[in-house]
Amino acid sequence: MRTEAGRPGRPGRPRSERAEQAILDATVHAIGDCGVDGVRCEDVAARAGVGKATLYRRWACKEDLLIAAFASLAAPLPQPRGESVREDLIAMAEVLAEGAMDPRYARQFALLHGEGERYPRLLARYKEQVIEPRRELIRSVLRRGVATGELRPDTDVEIAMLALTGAVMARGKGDTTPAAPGFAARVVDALLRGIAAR
Amino acid sequence: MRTEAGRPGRPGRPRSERAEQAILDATVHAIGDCGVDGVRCEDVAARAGVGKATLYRRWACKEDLLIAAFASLAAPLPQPRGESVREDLIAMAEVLAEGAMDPRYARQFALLHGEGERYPRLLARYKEQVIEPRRELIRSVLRRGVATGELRPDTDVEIAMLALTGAVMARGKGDTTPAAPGFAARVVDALLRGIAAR
Amino acid sequence: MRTEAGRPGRPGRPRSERAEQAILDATVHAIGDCGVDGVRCEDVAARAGVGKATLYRRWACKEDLLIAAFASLAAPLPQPRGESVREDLIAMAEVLAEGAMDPRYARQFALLHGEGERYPRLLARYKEQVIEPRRELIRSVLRRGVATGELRPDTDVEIAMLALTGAVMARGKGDTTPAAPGFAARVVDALLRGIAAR
Amino acid sequence: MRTEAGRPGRPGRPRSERAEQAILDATVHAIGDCGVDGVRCEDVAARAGVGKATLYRRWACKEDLLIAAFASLAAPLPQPRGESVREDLIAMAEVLAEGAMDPRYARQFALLHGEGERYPRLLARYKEQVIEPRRELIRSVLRRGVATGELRPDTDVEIAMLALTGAVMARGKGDTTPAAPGFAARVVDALLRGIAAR
DNA sequence: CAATAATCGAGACGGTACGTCGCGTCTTGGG
DNA sequence: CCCAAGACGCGACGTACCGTCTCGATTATTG
Repeated sequence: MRTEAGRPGRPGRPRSERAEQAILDATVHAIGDCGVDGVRCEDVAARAGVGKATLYRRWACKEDLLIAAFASLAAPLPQPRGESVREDLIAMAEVLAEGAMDPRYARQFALLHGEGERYPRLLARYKEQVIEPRRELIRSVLRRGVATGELRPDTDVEIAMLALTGAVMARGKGDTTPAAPGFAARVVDALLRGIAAR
Repeated sequence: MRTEAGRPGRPGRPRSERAEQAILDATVHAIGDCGVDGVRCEDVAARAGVGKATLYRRWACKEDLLIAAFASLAAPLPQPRGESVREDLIAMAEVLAEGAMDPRYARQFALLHGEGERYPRLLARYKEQVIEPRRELIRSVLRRGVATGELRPDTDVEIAMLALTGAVMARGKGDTTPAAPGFAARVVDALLRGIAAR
Repeated sequence: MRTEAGRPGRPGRPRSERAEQAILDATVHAIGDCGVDGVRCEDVAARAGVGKATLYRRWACKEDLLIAAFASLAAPLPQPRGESVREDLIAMAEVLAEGAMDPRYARQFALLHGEGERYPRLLARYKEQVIEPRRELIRSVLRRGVATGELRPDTDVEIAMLALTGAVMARGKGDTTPAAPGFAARVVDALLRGIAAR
Repeated sequence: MRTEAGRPGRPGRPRSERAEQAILDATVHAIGDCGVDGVRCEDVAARAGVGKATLYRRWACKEDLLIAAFASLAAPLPQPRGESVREDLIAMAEVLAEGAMDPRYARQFALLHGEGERYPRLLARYKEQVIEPRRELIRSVLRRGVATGELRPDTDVEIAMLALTGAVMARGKGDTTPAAPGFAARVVDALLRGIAAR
């Protein structure tokens, strides 16, 4: 018989999945408490009830640990219901807006915008695995809108996507006040209707 | 003899203006090289040819030094020419887009988005002195557009401002490619016309 | 079928004698290479081609392993031939002198002199099983000399034994040069004749 | 004016002599408490009220620290009074015997005999700075005895020195009982008179 | 012959000390 | 009173070894 995943069972004691998860959880909490690099690996190990070696056996350095911690947060975007482009955009914008206020997710943007050169691989991987999927999902809704005729045929999908996500994420950076109800809808509507007279 | 500012010359050797400027320059370069808190005060002092005490005599901690360094970058926003709302918005968006690509300014956004909890006073001050003036300038142009009838009377100025700045700043975070020419214009136009059919 | 020793065979796989010997050999080599507690159990196990558990199943800790390793070195003292006290003492002194140069045995004295508090049981056992027998053998030769009249009747056996063994072992600690030929004889003769004029 | 030693005063804050001494003291105590390499640098620094960097700024590793700590113990041998070779030898033997019982000095012999390969430079330096001077002092007394006719003209000075020091140091290794009064004298007398009949 | 049980090599586990590095402060001699 | 230089106490970093534990596989005795 094989090990759990059917792979040929390397010799030696297998790595503890409990430890792995405990470390990631402790890291996520620490990020929320102390900020991206206020995290101290010693504390993470201690709070996870784990030796430092167990941590460094899996992730060679702080950066790799942070990559993994963020990856474990993978908040699934809502799947577009597909009835109305407007409604789908609003739903996704709400998720983004909510995430931007959650300190844990707020840290993700910190990564994206701020720690790029300190943790370059973290940035690259985060963009690839988190940012791009979200952007692509929004693009796909926009493209669908063009196809169905809900959106103008000359819509610049990329520009629209940036305006939508940018507006949501730019709001209240550093603010602790939650987004006003209806905020996401107002952004989407402004973008749909345009603001120019006529 | 008086000191530079004409104030009544305290006893003792006056502070060296050379040192002050060298420290700020070194800090700005270090920010560009290593990121907001990849900066190490020891390196800054060494690169400025200055003792650490000379640095800490002026700024009590890293955060204060960073505040001063960013302040010294103060890039003036272009004054709106006032002829066309569209043209004024494009001009300002271009400045924002260019700044977002300059690694030195990019660090400013890092601050805004990422280091808020590590350097709270830096964030607050940066928002107050840099972000808000820019936002207010854009708001004023939008309000003018409503007044002149160039923009719809029911325009949500705040939302429009966020969509504009957000789109420009969200583009290509971490990218090194410069914005395509015409990018700022396309953002402004998308926002003006809206993307909904009809 | 019975196990090797004819005892009533416990259930389960019997312990590998190969492993046991390989561990002891590796330990002795490691002691020679790195010193008494420069030995690292992980290296011993690896060099013996054995898992760490196999080692710790036999010896509960490093100290026990060291005890066993030293015991396996048990170099028998030459039996005194009994013809001449002088010749017997020289023979024994030569063995001591030779042993003092052998790095493996040199480590034994390290134990005696240096690691007593770190490995107290090792020290106690080593003294009991190695040092005392040697000393006692020398004492017995000296006592025989007093009885036969070869040595002065007021000889202080303990003092003479200490002077003899001490001289031999004190020579060239840390030296790599072998004892000059005749060294042991010269020590014994100096002790026999005394150095005072007349 | 110059710094303490008259040397040309390097720039920067001078190293604290207090810290240096506190570290050495803490090390000596730790050696006495825990043994040569039971010493933990972190504890030494803590007990000395000093940061680890301050310790490592002076001594690159544990070994160097131990070298310095032992050097600071430099117990001066009594100067021979020069009246009687026998009395001088006894005086020196008494100092050696006393030192051999002092746990702090006992550690020195541990070094000499046991840790040679783990701390080779420590051993070399210790031999050069502590052992050799002592041996040389004893040799000089012996040579004086030969010259004055107190000792036999064919005395093997080296052998006699080894017998004397070896006997004193071999006694009761690991024992906690103090040397019996008169022990040193008995060793010296045995060596002077010889133990052979006639 | 099957079941049971202790062994094997391998290597992960929780701890703890190591030696390094950066922070913000302090202390020199010399303008 | 300032300057450059650099030592100070502190505390996190990432490494290495201890003695324990957990795998799948092997090798004996026992039912």
